[in-house]
Amino acid sequence: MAAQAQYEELARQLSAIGAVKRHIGRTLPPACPSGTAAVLTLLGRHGDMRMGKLAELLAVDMSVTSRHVAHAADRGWIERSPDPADKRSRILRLTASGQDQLDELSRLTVELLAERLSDWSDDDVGRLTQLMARIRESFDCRPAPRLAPTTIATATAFAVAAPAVADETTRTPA
Amino acid sequence: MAAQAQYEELARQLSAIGAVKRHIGRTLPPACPSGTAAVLTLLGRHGDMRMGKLAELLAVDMSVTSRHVAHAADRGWIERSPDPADKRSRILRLTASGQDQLDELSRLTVELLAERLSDWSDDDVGRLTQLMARIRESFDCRPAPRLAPTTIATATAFAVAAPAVADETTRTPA
DNA sequence: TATTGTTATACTCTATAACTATA
DNA sequence: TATAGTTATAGAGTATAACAATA
Repeated sequence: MAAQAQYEELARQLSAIGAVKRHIGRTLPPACPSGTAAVLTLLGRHGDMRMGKLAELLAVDMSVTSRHVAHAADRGWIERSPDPADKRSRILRLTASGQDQLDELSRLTVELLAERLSDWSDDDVGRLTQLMARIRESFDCRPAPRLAPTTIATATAFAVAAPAVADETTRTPA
Repeated sequence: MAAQAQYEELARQLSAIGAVKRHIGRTLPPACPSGTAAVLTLLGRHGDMRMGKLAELLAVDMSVTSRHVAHAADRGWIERSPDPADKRSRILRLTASGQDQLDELSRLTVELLAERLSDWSDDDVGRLTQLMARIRESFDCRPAPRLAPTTIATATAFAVAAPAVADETTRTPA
């Protein structure tokens, strides 16, 4: 359990870290803002998935995900095909053009980081990456599922008892 | 010099860390959004300062700073008094009410972090804080000064040669 | 009835450019 | 001419709510 001053300083750094993200965003192609880039990255890394799963990985509301995905689909980077198992759902897939775009994003980002962090050790880069992943887990940064009124009480009680469910991989559509 | 995959993963975590910031933001009072909170925090920590200095610490454009400060001033949390040494400038000062608000923000934030990071060691909290501060430095996350056209060439050449000036504390108004 | 996804709306944060008032 | 700060405007990101289609 850290001291109060330590938490205050952590909060300050969390509040300010967005400046680095904006820096990276400025090097991205104008047609591919950071939200879209995140969509392509996650699809490239985790493979085909449904909207809901992507929203969970992005840790934003599905309405936000829907907009980013529409932006990418408009540019031919993503294909949305109907899910045969659940007609409400759509399967997202990176197209060849989307893969090209992702490769380009990756190149630009790696180039920038390699330049800016040239005096960082591998270990420090890894440590920062790992600690950021860990704090996201500590906050359980996935959007709260939108529950129907009747199920809120039960789900809330469950969430208090076991906040880190982490059952995404085993969940079956409907 | 880290591997490409390491940089890609770091970029992904930087892109996603905003979710933690939003989490914290949700616990703040509605009248005090995160931008305003950052202003109060920096004034409380560094003492009275001018707009330009605050913009530098926030790492955002002065126009953005001006809006946040106006929001805080409207609520009586900040006082803007004219700088006797330079009539274009204004000195920002936290009011007693602003200090109260800052205390409340601090309490809420520390409470949230203490709860969510209860299983973190002091060392890990410190390490994450330190590494985030360091990556901000590596990106020199202060907004580029707005230069007049005639001085751009000189200033750019200078920036390439010595990007980390860090002379804020010794700078004299005009 | 509940869930998946989309759209409309609103709010926050940010940057650029135009402006003022001083230097 | 250059700088400190303000304001207007535009763009990106996000959340909530209402909705359509399906389970």
